[in-house]
Amino acid sequence: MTVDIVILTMSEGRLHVLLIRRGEAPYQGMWAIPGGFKRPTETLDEAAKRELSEETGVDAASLLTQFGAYGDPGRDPRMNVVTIGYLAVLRDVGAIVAGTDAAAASLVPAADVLNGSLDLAFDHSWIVRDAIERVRAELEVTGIATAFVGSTFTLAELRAVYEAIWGVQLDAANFRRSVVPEGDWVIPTGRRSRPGPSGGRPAELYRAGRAWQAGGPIHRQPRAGQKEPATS
Amino acid sequence: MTVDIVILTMSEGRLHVLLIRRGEAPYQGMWAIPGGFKRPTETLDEAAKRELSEETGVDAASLLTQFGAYGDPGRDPRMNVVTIGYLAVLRDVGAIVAGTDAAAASLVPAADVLNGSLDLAFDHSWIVRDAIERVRAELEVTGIATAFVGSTFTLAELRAVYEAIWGVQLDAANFRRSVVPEGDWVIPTGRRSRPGPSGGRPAELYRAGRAWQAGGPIHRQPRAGQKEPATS
DNA sequence: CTCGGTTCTTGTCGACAGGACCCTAACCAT
DNA sequence: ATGGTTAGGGTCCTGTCGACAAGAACCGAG
Repeated sequence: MTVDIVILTMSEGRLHVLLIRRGEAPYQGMWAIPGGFKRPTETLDEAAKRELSEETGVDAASLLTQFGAYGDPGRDPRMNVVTIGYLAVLRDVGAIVAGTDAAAASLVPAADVLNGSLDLAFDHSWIVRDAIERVRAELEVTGIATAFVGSTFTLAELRAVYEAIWGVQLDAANFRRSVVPEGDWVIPTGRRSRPGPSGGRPAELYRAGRAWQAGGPIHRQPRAGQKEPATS
Repeated sequence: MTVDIVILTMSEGRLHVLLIRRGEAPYQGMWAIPGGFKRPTETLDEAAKRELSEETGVDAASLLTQFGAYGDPGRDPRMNVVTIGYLAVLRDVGAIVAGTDAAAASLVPAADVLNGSLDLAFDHSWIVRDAIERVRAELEVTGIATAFVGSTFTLAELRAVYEAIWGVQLDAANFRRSVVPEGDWVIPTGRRSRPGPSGGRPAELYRAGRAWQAGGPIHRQPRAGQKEPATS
């Protein structure tokens, strides 16, 4: 009985996953997601939190959600081990320190795992795929997007999270209307951000309301940039 | 490592769950959901299918979906066991035969478990609750409703599934429009049903198209019977 | 055989939400 | 001041969803 944790974060506008390089056999030297054995005295959630902290130095607090179990025979060459997949979303990964079992720990773009150009130890590629699929779905119905950004953020930053994970372009004006008036979804702080190096009007700063909870109606927009008024 | 299976079916217009009465300690004589230990040579899905068949004689075929893992210390008084929860939806449970470990097997209304008037062995009450919550969610996005009805069915029967699980009233006309033209969601057979004892026009018979797969846009209707045109 | 009663099916209408697009507001650099 | 850039607000259109009315197809009773 192990738990494995998929840690997702935004970096340079793209979705990244936190991986460790295995320091022991099997799959020594390969990339894998952090995880380890559950102790009999702890719950699954506690085990996930502890393993994450031990192997990467990251504290995911209350953002760990379970998303699947994996128990195919042969998934671990040593013995038949069932693992529970956990998903964690972080705004700022902070200091990443490789733990005792890991030779290294770093962020890699999620796309590299999704398209198969980087394959992981065990069945971890599958687990990462499932985790990202879960985030995509949860983004539509929960406020998990606020977990990717800082404690205060602009709507442009929040919109970038949706765009990166869904791979679509969202209209800034419509996005605002979808997210702002909807309950206490995001809360304006009254303060304003400093404009970026390219100038522009400063944006209102928001903080997360009832984050990662139910509610929140952001829907995908099919595409931007077409408008066919049939002008023959 | 065990698997536990929540089998849901419709009976007398209400949602029912298949339970067994435990024949052994612990919790001897209490109601529980079927399940058992996974063997090292089989996958989790195979284990769920096998245990279901062994303990109840039910063949759930391909309708088993995993929905959660439970591993709190103390959930089993004998030892620390993690269990994987599976959900199965059946149209007709067919012959229910109590297996070797079970003293009896029968269907009980899901409401009895939900409202706490019947509590189950281990943490099975929680597991059943989670399974039903999963079905409610999956009903909105997958065609799992067709798994509750027979191989051919009328739209009224299918609508009754939604109404029973969500506890709402759906407009028959709008329900039709939501489900019929949507791809090959349900397929008309051309045949018609015999009207019930209370008469009425015979309904078209349908069969499931791409059941329990993605797609399918049924949304909840808040309530029936109000229409406030503000007639002062 | 006609007449209600019941149920299925089609039609219509209004409310609302979502997407596309335009315009103004506020900042910076030159 | 002027242009470039981004934030925020407004408008129009269209598709969807809920409510409801009306027609179609069966039954049983008188």
